[in-house]
Amino acid sequence: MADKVTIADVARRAKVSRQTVSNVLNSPELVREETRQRVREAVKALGYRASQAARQMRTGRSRLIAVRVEPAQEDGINGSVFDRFLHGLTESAALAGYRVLLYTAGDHDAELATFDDLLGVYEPDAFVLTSTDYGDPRTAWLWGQRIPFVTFGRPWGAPPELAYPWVDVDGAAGTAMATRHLLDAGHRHIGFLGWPAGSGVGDDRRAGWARTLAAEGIDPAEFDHTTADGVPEGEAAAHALLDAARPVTALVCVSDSLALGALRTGRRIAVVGFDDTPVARAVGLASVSQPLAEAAAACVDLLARQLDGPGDGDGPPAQVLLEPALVRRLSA
Amino acid sequence: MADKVTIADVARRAKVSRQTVSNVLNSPELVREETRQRVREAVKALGYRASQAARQMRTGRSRLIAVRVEPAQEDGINGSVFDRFLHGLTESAALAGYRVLLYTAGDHDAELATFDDLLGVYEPDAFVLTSTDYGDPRTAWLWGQRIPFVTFGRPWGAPPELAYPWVDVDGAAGTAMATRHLLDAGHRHIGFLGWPAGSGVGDDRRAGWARTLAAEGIDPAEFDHTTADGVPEGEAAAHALLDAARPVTALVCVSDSLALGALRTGRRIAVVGFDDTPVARAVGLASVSQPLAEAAAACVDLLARQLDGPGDGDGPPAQVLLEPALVRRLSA
DNA sequence: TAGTCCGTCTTGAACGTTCAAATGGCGGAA
DNA sequence: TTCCGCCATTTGAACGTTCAAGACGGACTA
Repeated sequence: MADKVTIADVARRAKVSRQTVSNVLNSPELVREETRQRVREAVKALGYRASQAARQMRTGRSRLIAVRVEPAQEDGINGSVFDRFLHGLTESAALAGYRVLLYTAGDHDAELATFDDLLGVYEPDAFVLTSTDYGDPRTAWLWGQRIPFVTFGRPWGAPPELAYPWVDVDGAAGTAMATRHLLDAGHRHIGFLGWPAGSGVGDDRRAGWARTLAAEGIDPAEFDHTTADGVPEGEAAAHALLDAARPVTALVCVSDSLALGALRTGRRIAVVGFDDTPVARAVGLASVSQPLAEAAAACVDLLARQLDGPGDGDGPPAQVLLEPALVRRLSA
Repeated sequence: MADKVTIADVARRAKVSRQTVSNVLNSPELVREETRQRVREAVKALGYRASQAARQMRTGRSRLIAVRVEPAQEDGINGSVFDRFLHGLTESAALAGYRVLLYTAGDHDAELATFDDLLGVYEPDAFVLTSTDYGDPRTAWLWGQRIPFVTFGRPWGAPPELAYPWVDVDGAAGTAMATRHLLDAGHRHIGFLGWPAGSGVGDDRRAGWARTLAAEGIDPAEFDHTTADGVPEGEAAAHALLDAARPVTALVCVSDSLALGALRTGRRIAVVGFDDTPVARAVGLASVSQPLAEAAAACVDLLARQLDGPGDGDGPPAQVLLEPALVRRLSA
C-alpha cells in the first residue's frame, strides 16, 4: 500500500511550490499554461488526490451532505420510494463533488439533537430533509442556524418567511392525470381512497382528483373515502365505495397500499395507485410514478447553487415542482 | 451561530493544557479525577465536540464506513431488504462512533475505481460489501490493499486464503424451516421455485429444502423448478409444477417475487416466500424473514473489532451466520 | 542523602491543505 | 533612467487535533 501522496510530492516532481499545485487544481487561471501542464502530469503520474480532511481544516467545507435514512415503514410498501431517491441523490451528489452521509433519528427532537451533533463533529455542508410535515421544526431550526438545506417535499404550512429551497413532485397533477385517464375510459363514478385530511401530501393528491371531477360537472364529495394507510384498510374502504348507493366503477388511490387493497376485493373496477412501487409493477397495478432520480438531482442542484454559487446565498431560493407520470397497466 | 469551540477554549476554561483535555476525552485514566471533573464540566458548558477533520489529520482515522447503495432492482421487490439493512447499519455504526458514507457504482470495475477514489479523498476506515457473488473481485482488491472490510453475504467460492470476516443469514436453515413446516401440515409433494444453479444464495436456499425432503425419504429432484426471478416467471413455473404428473401441493420459493407469482395462479396451494418483503406482508404471503438489523449490527461489530480492537488485525477474522425466522401467514 | 520511578500535567511539533502576503521579473509610462 | 503595475510563483502561517517528549513534585529505594 503506497504511502499517501501529498501536494508536496507533486510539487517536488513538477518543480514548483505547493501553492502552485493547489492553484492548478483550484484556480487554474492563475497559472501559466506550460506550468499547468507540468503539474497536471505530475498529479496524474503520482495518482495524487487532495485529502478532504486537510482541505476541510482550511476551508471549513466537508463536501458532505447529510441525509436521514427513514426507518422502514410499518407497511413498508413505500420503502422503495426512499430507496430510489437515495440512490439518485448519491449519484447526483458524486457528480457535483459531494458525498452522502447517513444518520438516523427517532423523532423530530432527536433529529435536532443529531443535527447539532453532526455539525459539531463531521460538519456536513448541507442537509436534505425528506417527508416534511405541517409545522416541521427541522426547517426552522436549520434556517435559524443558517445551515444550507433542501427539502424533498413542499413546506406545508410553513410561515412564509421561511423561504427555503425545496423540490417536490406535483401530486395533484398526478391524480388529475389518473382521473382524466379514467374519465376518458368512460368512467363517471370515480372514487378516491385517501388519508385523513391534514397531511400535506394526501390533501394535495386528493385535490387533483377532486378538481378534475368537478371540471366535468361531477360532485366529488360523494365518492371520497378517507382511511389510514394499509392494504386491509384499502380493501375495506373500497368495499364501502362499491356498496354505496351509487357505486364507483373506478378508484384513484393516494398510495399503492390502498390500491392493492382495492384490487384484493376481486371486483371488476379500474384502480390507479400512487408511487409506482415494486408491488404495483408486480401485480399489474397502474400507478402514478414520481421522477425520483430527477428530484434527487434537483435537490443536489439547489444545494450546489447555495454552496458553490457566487455571493453568500444571494438570489431567490429556487423551488422545483416536477411532473409525475401515469404508468398504465392491467388495472387501468 | 456561535463560532467553533476548540479544544483550546475548553483548556482555557478548565485551566489546563490542550493535551490534558484531549486525554480526558481519549485516555481518562491518565488524568487525576479532580481535573477530569473540571474538564468535563468545561466541555459540557461550552458544548465542545472534537472536530473529526482535525482528528483525522493526526490519527488518519475518518470514522467513516463506506457502503454502496444498490441500484433498485428491476423487479424491485427486494429493494426494501437493502433498505432495512442500511437503516440498521447506520444505527449500529452511530452507536460505535462511526457514520455511513454512501457511494454508487455501475459494475465491479467501476466499484474498484470508486474504492480508490474514496480512499484517496475521504479515506473511509472500512467498507461494507453487500450481495457478493462468485469470484467477486472486490474482496480480493480490498484484501490486497489491507483495507478493513466485511461482507454481508458469504464468500461464495472465494479462495480460502481470503479469510475475511463476513456476516450472513443461513438461507438453507430458512428453507429447511419452511419445508419442515409444510411437512408438518401434511404436505408431501413440496416443490421448490429457485434460481438457476450458480448463485451462491440461490443454491444455498435450495439445499435446505432438498435435504429436508430427503430426510423424509422424498426425492426432491422431481419437484425442483428453476427460473429467472420475477412475478410472471413465478406464475409460469408454479403452473408447470402444478400440472406435472405428480403435482405439488405446496411450494417453497427462493424469493417473494416468485412466491407472489405462485399465489397468482389462484390454485389452492401452500406457498412460502423468502425475505419477508412488504409485499408479502401486504398479500398475506408466508415468508422467511432475515434478521437484518442484527446482521447490520454484526457487521459493525466485526469492523469495530478490526478498527478499534487491540493489536493490528490479530485474532482470527470472525464469521457470523444468523438464523432466519419463518413468518406464517394466510398462504401457509 | 542521592537516585529512581511514577503520576500528572505541559510543550513543541506534525498531519496536508489553502489563505494572505511577499518576491521577483518584465513591459510600459513618465 | 526610474518607477509603477502586472503576472507568475513562492513563502509563512494557520486550521484543530494528537503524538512524542519533557518537566515537575513527591514517594519509595538504595
